[in-house]
Amino acid sequence: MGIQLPTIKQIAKQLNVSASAVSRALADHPRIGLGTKERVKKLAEELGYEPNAQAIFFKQKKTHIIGVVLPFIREEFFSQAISGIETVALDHNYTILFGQSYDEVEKEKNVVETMKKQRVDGLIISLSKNTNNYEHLEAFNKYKIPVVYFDRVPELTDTNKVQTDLFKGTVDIVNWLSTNGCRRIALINGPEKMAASADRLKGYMQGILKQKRKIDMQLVEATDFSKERTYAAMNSLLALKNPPDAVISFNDYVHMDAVQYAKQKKIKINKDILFASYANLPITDYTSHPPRVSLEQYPFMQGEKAMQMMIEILNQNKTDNDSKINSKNEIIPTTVVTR
Amino acid sequence: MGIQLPTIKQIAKQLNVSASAVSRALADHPRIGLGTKERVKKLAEELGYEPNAQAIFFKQKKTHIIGVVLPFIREEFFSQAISGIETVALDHNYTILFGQSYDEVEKEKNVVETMKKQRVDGLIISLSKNTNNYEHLEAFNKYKIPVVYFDRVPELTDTNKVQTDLFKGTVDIVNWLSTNGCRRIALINGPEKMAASADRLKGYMQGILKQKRKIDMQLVEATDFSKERTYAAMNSLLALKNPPDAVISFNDYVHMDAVQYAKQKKIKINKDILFASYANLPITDYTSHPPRVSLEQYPFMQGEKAMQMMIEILNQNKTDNDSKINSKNEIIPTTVVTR
DNA sequence: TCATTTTGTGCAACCGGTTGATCAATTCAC
DNA sequence: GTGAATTGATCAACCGGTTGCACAAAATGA
Repeated sequence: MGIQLPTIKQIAKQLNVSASAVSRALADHPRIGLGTKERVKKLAEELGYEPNAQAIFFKQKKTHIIGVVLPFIREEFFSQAISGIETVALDHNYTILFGQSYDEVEKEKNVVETMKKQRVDGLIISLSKNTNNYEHLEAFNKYKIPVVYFDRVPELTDTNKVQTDLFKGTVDIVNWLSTNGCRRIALINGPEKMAASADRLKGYMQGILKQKRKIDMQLVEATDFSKERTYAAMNSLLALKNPPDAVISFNDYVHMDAVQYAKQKKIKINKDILFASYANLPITDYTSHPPRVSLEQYPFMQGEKAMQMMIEILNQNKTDNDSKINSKNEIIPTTVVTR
Repeated sequence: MGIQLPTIKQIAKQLNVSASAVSRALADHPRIGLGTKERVKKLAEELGYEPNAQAIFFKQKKTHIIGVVLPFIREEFFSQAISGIETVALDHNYTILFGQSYDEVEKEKNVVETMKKQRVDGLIISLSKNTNNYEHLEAFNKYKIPVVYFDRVPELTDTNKVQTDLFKGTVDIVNWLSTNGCRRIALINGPEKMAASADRLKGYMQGILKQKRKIDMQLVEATDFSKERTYAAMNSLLALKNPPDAVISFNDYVHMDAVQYAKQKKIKINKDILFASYANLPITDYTSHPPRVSLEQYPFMQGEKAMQMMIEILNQNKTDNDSKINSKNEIIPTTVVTR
């Protein structure tokens, strides 16, 4: 009761050998006698000895811990992503230190700071919607702690990123909607500052132009992801003299609110107006009005790729000694899914 | 580029003082001269010095890391819970090491093992649906690493638990359904092994008896949470000579599948059959058929309470030296929510 | 003026493992 | 039988802080 976890020294004392002999015996060092090895291993087994990861990593100046920072774990997109990260991490003996930014820059800074204090070996982060200053993250570069961004990536070129091809994906959505008869396609975009919003907008405009149609900025609204702002956006769109016959929402959560508002206004969902969205989350299967078109963004895969990229960088840093700045960029193709 | 994070020794060398002087200066030790303190603090600021948490905790034999193991982070119940845990943890300078069991005992064992190797200060866990042997967790007792269970708790008495009053909650649901005219109330329960299932069943039976009605075990089905098993359960219920006029599902996810199946069978949801469920997850607001009655289980609060309990235990262990086994049990009242 | 206290700082051990250097004992080669 | 190689194990330093103890210098008291 209340014993401390067994240490190498305890084993050493009990067997009257040195701590280093025990350490080497457990590592099957060739210069340790067979008898000693056996006795050490037997006792280690009996005591349930497990190496103190903290001590090893402390000495090696490695923690084998990767910090993961997300805006909201409750969004299925991010819970899928962290599952992908976790899966790959476990395969490589890394563990996940978890933190949320709740889409607030201040909280993001705090949690990132805490992780730096904990000396994580690397950081995987999806930015808060308001993050447009990256100082708190560039501090990591200085100390050669790799940072991998995924999905919500910064507008920097010399960083590691995993993202989906939102530009092409949005063009595809617009194409599909056009092919299916839509002539007034609206977009409820995210906050302007976000790169993800810019990509969507570019794709949207490109898609419209491809259809040899004019861009009408009245059809482009923005939301801060709050239900109120999304409602307001829908309200503006429905109030137009020439209202849209299709609405593309920033993601499935915005979509749900948009639909909820439209429903209140007696709009027939996916009849009067076709609804499109991003992410294609499994939960939408259970919702009253899943989007007619959704852009699958493979969040689990994004998580996997981000962690794989992290492992590569860490291994590379171990061998190479050159402090060349990493800038890997993995772009995952998207898929248009219809219902 | 590629500098290591500043250490106390670097500061000491640059100022020609000893490391201990620097350490004490930063801690405002009274025996350090004012001039020295100033110079040390100034340089520390300039270099952006941050104490190496790993080193401190290593020396103190504390990591200030709490392991959190959940079945599925993608379930909103658990993502809310971990947010509650995180909130309290941050307030007390603890960080969260994250792991999922995916409802598999083997994965649970692995992740728990990894956390032991990482020397977490404590473990907060919601058990996998199949965990009925607690050896891998009792190992923590031996080393006085506190374990707090929440929601899915084990059938042990001498452990720390945070749970909701499922027994009373279920009685309340049955009462509400009876008051609203239901005479044939069915229950789609979870796996038998789970304590949470047993509590629901007891509450269900108590509720029925209270109504001076007989218990019909044909109305009690079980699911392993897979869509297939839930479909099968609904199928059995609907095939009864005397089918139910109310169905209580184990949780909102089971509910969604149950409703989906009933819909296929042309049942009018919440008309022909009233549907009740547990958890009252926000996402149900967007689903086609939210449960008519839901038992709010306050997952965020459960997370908070679990972490608070953890902090208390850790503080208590610090002062008290007696190795008395903790067994705190916090039962959170539930609320019946109707739509 | 000398003994005593106070003040400011350094030394060294420690946490739990790892690892290069070292060393004694044994085996081997010739 | 002597020198060299091999074997088996120990020693000591290290990672980055913290902390009890020692110690010198300065301040205080009688």
